Parts: sequence; C-alpha cells; structure tokens
Amino acid sequence: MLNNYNAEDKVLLAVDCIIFGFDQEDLKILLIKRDFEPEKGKWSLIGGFLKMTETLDDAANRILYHLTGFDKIYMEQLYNFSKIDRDPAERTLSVAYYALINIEDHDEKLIEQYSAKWFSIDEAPSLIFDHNQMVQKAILRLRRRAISKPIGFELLPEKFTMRQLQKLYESILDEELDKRNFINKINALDILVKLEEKDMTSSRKGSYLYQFDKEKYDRNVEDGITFKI
Amino acid sequence: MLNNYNAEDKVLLAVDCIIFGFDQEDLKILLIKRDFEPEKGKWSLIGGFLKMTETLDDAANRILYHLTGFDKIYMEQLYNFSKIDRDPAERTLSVAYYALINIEDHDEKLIEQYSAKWFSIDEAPSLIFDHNQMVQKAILRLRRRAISKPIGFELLPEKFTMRQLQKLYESILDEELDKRNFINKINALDILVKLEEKDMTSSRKGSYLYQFDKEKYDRNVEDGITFKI
DNA sequence: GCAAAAGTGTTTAACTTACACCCATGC
DNA sequence: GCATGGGTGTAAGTTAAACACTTTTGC
Repeated sequence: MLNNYNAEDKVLLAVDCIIFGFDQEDLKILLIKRDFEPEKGKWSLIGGFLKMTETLDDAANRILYHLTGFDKIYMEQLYNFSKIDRDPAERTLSVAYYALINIEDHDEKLIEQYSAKWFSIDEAPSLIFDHNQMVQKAILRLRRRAISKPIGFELLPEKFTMRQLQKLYESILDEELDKRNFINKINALDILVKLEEKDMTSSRKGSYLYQFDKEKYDRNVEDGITFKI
Repeated sequence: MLNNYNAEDKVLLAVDCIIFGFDQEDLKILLIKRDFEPEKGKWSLIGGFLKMTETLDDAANRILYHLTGFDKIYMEQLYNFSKIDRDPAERTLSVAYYALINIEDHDEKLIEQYSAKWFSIDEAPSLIFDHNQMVQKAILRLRRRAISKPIGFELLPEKFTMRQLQKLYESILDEELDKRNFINKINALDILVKLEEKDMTSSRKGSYLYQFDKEKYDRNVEDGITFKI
C-alpha cells in the first residue's frame, strides 16, 4: 500500500442503469440503441460516466432523469463490474444500478429521442459488453427484494387492483401464485387502502382499486420485518 | 451521454476490505493503524488502490494476500462508496469487500508488520473516513447471508464442534440460539460429516468434531436452496 | 342467460419454537 | 461424588399451501 495518491492509477467509471417497468402483463426493461462507437447501433443499457462532482447515486439519478424525465425514482446500487476488457475501447469499470419506474408515467418524447424501447425480460435482445450479465444480476436482486419486502409499488400506477399487483409479483418471480393466498398475505401486511372506486376496464364486474399507504407501511413493515409471498 | 471517452473524468478507486474472523467467542474484524497521511495513526480497514491491470476481485485478493498471506479466501463485493469528500485528501471512491478468514490460520508476522489487530465487533475503535459505515453494512450483509445459506465455515478451523458452530452463528446474528433446534437444523441440511474424534479442550466429556463436506453441500444445498437458522 | 373476471374461507401439511433431563469425564 | 459442558426428542403453536364455488354485470 503506497502513501502517495499521485502514483496511483485513475480509471473511467461508468454508471449503467437497469430500468424495470411493468405493463400489466410482463416485467420489462428499457433499452437504448447505442448511437456512438464502440458497438454503435447495438442495444444497451442506458449509462453515462461519473463526474468528479457527483456521487454514484447522483450520477444514476442524472442519467435516469435525462432519459425518463423523472427524479425520485426507486433506485439501488447493484454491483461494480470490473472485467479488464469489458469495454473494448478503454479500461472502464461500471457500477450498475437498477431502478423501478411506472411505465405509464415516463415521457415518451424523451424515450423516442434516445431510441429507447421497452422489452419484456424474456424477449430482450442481446446487449453490448457485460450488460446481459448486469440485467441477470438485477433480476435476481429484484426477486430477492420482492419476496422479503413489499417492493414494487413503484412499478404500478398510483391506484391498482389486487390482480395487477399479483401479476406484477408473478412476473417478477416468474411463477404463478394462488389468488386467495396472495390476497390474504397482502392484506395481512396491512399496507394498502382499499378504495371505493372500481376499475371497470378488465371485467364486467369491476375490481376494487387499492392504494399503497406509506404511513401504514412505515408503521407495519419498517425495521426490516420481512414477509414471504 | 457523450461519445468521447477522453472528455470524461477519471477517478481514484480504492478497495477496502472488511476482514471477519472468529476466535471461538466473538466475531472480530481485522484493522490496521494507518501509517500515512491523511489520518495517519488512526484505525482503518485495510485497503489499497485498484491498478489498471486488475479487476476489483483481483485487487481485493492482492490486498488481502499482502496482509494475511492467504489467497483463496471467501470474499464478496459489498458496495461502492462514493461520497464526494469521503477522503479529504482527494476525490476517491471505494469499493468495499468483505472476507471471511480462519483467525488461527493467518500469518502473525505479517499482521505485526502492518500493525494490524483483531477487534471484537462491539469493541472496535472508531475508524477513518466512512469505514465505520462499511463495517456496519458488511455485518448486515453477513447476517443476511448467514441465515440463508451455510456460510461461515471459512471462519472456523477445519474440524470444529457443534458448539463452536453455534457460537459462530450466535455472534454473527447477535442473538442466542437454542442448542437442540440449532443442531437439528444443521443436521437436516446434511452438509457436515461427524468425525470419530473428539475435542477434549472445552469439557471433560469431550465433544465430537465435525467437518464441512463440500460435496454434500453441493449436492444438498446448491441451486440457492435456502434454510433458516 | 351466459361469459369473464372478481371475490371469498377452510382444511391440511409443514415448519418453527419451546422446553428438561441424563451422560461422560476429570478433578 | 460432583461439577461441567455434551448430547438428545417431543409436543404445541404458527405459518404456508392446497383447494372450488358464488357473485356481478355487460353483452
């Protein structure tokens, strides 16, 4: 270990974002067509480079804001990828972040402008560099989060039906869940408010809308109390 | 997002290691007295800077090897800390790794040479920069790992008693466990071999020694099958 | 009236927890 | 013979899993 910082190597540090969305059917990720070399024209995660004056969280937020027009998105640092030649152009490390956004909220113009597109997880194209690996790791992390705390409301509209919530969990976990057991578990958590309103778009009978209640959540789920879907 | 790598900022990237050990009583971490500025003379995690020619895992291994004389240690990347002024001398990011080593195996000479010392988790001194935060995060991660897979054999000698294993888990989780329930759960995993030998140092009756069986482990626990202590 | 999705409880099985006594040995 | 830590099983409680029928309403 040296005591002279000047003698040390400096590196380029990228931040790449796995942006998850949900369209009431499938879990999706937002990808862009890369418009510069290397690998121009191929699909890629959205990313950018860390600036001297920002933290990694700042950088991830900045990058996301540029593409989607939103800040205050749920976001979490995933892993630092550091294979020597992961970027053929130059030695670059990349810190992957994953983010959850409500697919209906984003600004379509911005997305067009960046040639971005939503892909279902299983239909996503092959990506540049180690981005496929990043996505895989992000899915696993999301899955682990999802079974231990009620994450994922960020992926739904403000008001949603139980069925939508269940479908979201099914697509995150990639398995079917029992309707009654699911509802019982969610209700046991006591973190939602049932509204008077019904959603009439998906059935003749209509289904009650629910809303996530942050206060209830903090009261009932904080302190790392976990549940199991 | 720019398309010219040269215009981007480069940063110093440190790797800091939280080294866990276990002395049959307490969970410990290995700290060093820093012998250079800034913060010379204060306690710190062991660390170093990433070199152009190595991955983060390489760097963490190199740093650990220098201090302990061991390679092939269990190690896992924890998080990338990036607060702007975390190092007052210069903008530096740090990727924290945590490692588990058998406290009896390490090379004491090397440790003396670096003025390193083992501290019980609750008696550790205040550390430089954001190193306390790193340690906290590492403990939480270790705890989460410990309850979901039988990690931690790296912290024990090759042959160990059930009591030792239980004490290790108790010190990781910072709670007392029931002796019978613990043994039943561990046995249910079927990943240990019970030896004929007994350890006579801790009681007159002596207690059977066990050994971790990698093959059994792979056969019975692989595929992310988790358990709960 | 019928198709399509919504809503609702109970029984069974699995797992987790709590708990207390005898054993072997060295001194 | 007694003090010390080692070893062992069961019953009760809790949690998770499996399961099917009725309701509403637009067409």
